Amino acid sequence: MVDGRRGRPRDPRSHEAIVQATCELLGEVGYERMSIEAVASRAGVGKQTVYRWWPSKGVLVAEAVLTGHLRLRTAPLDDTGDLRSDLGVWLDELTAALSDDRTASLVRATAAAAADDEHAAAQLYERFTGPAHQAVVARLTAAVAVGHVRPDADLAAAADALTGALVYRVLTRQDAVTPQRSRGLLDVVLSGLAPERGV
Amino acid sequence: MVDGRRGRPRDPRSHEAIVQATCELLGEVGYERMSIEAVASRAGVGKQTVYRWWPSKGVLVAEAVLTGHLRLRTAPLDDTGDLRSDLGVWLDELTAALSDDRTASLVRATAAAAADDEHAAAQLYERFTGPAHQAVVARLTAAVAVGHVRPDADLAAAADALTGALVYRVLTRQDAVTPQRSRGLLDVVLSGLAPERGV
Amino acid sequence: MVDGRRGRPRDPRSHEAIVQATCELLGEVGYERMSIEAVASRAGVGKQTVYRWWPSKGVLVAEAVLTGHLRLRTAPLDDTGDLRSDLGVWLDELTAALSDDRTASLVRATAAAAADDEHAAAQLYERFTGPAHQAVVARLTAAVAVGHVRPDADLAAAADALTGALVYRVLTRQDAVTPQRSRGLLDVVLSGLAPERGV
Amino acid sequence: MVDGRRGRPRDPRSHEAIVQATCELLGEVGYERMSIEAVASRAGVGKQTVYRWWPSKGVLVAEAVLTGHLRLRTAPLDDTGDLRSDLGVWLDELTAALSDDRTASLVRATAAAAADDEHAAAQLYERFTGPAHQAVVARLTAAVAVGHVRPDADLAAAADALTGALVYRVLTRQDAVTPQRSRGLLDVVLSGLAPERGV
DNA sequence: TCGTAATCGAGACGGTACGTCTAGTCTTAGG
DNA sequence: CCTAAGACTAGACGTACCGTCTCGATTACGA
Repeated sequence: MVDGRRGRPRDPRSHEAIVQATCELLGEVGYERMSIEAVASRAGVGKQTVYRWWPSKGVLVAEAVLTGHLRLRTAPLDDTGDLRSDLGVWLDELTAALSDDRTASLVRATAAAAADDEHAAAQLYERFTGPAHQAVVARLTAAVAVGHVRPDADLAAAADALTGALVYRVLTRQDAVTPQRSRGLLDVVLSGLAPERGV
Repeated sequence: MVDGRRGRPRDPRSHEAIVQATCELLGEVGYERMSIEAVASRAGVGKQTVYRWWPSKGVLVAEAVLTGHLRLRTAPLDDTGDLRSDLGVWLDELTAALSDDRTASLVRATAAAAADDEHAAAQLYERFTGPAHQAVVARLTAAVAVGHVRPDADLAAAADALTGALVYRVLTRQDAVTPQRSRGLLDVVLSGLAPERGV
Repeated sequence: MVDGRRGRPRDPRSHEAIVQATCELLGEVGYERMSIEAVASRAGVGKQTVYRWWPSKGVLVAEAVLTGHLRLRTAPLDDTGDLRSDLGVWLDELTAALSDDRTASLVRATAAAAADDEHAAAQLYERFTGPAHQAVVARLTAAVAVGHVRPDADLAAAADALTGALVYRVLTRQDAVTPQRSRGLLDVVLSGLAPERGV
Repeated sequence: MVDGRRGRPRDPRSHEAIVQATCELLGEVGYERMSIEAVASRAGVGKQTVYRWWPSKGVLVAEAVLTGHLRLRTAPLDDTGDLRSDLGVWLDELTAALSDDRTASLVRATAAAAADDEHAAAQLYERFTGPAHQAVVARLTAAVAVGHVRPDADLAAAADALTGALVYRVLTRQDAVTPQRSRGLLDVVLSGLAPERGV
């Protein structure tokens, strides 16, 4: 009799409208000034429907931003055999995304959500930071195997350096990272990872 | 007649009490849940006294945290002639500071303030991010002059990589950076900056 | 095929459970704080089942209270030939009922329902106030016929005075009517109705 | 230093606007459908300003209605020496007031408030019911002294009968009391109070 | 030794948003 | 067609803070 599936099923249109409205408002007014009431109102939804499915503003923001609206690569990097080129493609993608004001604003909002709420921070890690970091480390590990990277290097530290440098500038609201700066960064890190030449 | 100095002068004890209360509350409840009312109440001060001297919560937090309570080095790095050692000292200091939960919490609060408010972001840059970045770049520039760093390297990118990697982990609430990780990071970056060996 | 009796017939147990739960909750929290949700929940019934059979909270309360749970006489009064005794019995019954806290609470709830909703007020009149008033007037009319009440008296006014005086005290939350007060009331009204003696 | 008078003093205009808005809304939508939000909005006042000074809706309504907007006599009745005339004047006043739809609506609202909240009921008693009852009893007591009322009559019961009968009709939403009915009521009660004639 | 002026703590003001509760409707699966 | 369950939009609840605005009470300086 009781099968766990009684009652009206949730409406997926409401869910989608809430996520959409959240991203719009984050882009318009930022994390701090975004209110759940405004989200509900813009989504054409009762407030309770927001609270029914998301426990807090931080988690809503993390999920909304990371599900489909912050298009940053978390998939494995290409492996063409040319490490510099593969990382360059990945870095250019990231640089381009962060150069967009809207995207930068969403990233700042996610950081604010993570600073505010550790459940949001956990979401951020599981859905974005972790996979992205893992993808870079995986590509570097493959490069070690074919001798393009020295085996004693701390690959995780290198991955942190690449992503951290970019995100850091967004959070401190410096000018966007230019392609030159991006190249310089890649150059420093790749040189640091290179096997001893000529010895 | 009007000399700008008439009337009761401000009470420095109030100013100090407000800064103190702000830091305490940030540590206890975080940026988002810290309220001006709570600050005023704990400082034993009227709300107006807060608003008289700080235009917004973000700026108050930025100033309170950066003035005297977040003890991160912005002064020039030592130059003993040994670049790896000098940067190691600086990095260890930073790592140690960020390993402290209270300090990490204040850093997250500052990031949230910067994400929230561009005046706070500007304060953050002028008082902390900028000077620290500049100090590292200065030390690297000196190293270029004596041939310890190759002249074509992007020193600013290297500085971003060092600080960004550390801050990034704090913001995403990963485990604190270990000394090993810190060494690995320094190794990657310094190797990347080293002049061509053996050619 | 269409015979007006298709589908599952209504479950009388649900109806009774709703009425029961309504009266319990009225006694516990009063009219204002009683919610349809709480009624449905306590009755083990879906909300829709309440709304299907009662158009509003006021009407539900009026029906629940007046059907079987507020045991006040609306039937004709006894006519033993002794008017004072017959009215005394009726008045004592009423006084006793209103002395009970639970019953007083239900009466107040009914008044609140009537103040709130004119459909509830109509129910109250049709089911309780009207019949009770009519029963008293009928007994007085019989008394006029046998010369125990002067023919020019306003019998309806007398009936209003008797019931109104009692209900008034319940609504204003005065101390319950004592038997003495009840006797005093009956005495005043009956004296006022008595035919001229001795003239 | 602390003298209980620190801080900004309350604004009497807000108080008055709230009382005014409460009475208007009660007349328009009734007690149940009147919301504090609507009161605050119509009064041009923050919600907190309502909650700062009134603990609940019931008490607000009781105070608003009884302070200046329900103009029912609580002052002593005239004593011209003619009891029937004096009570007649008082009863006519009351009848006239209750014949007005707006006033009847306010009375029903007050009853609902009293049913809902015992603090409101206490206010109702202290400010209106009690004094009015007392005024009638006082006039009757004076009449006893001059032999116009028999000394053994229960004067409080008589006062209850007079006011109760009228209020009862308002609460049960019967037709307004007509002057004839009012006269009939007065006649029954006064006859009941009259000293024995002719014996 | 007075004003005049700016400060202080306190706290009320008009508001916005919070997170919860309920209203009344609708949609499912199942007697 | 009825039932229990429970999601839906809507909106009020009472609380917490926002940033502004009086208050009375302190301090200073210049007249």
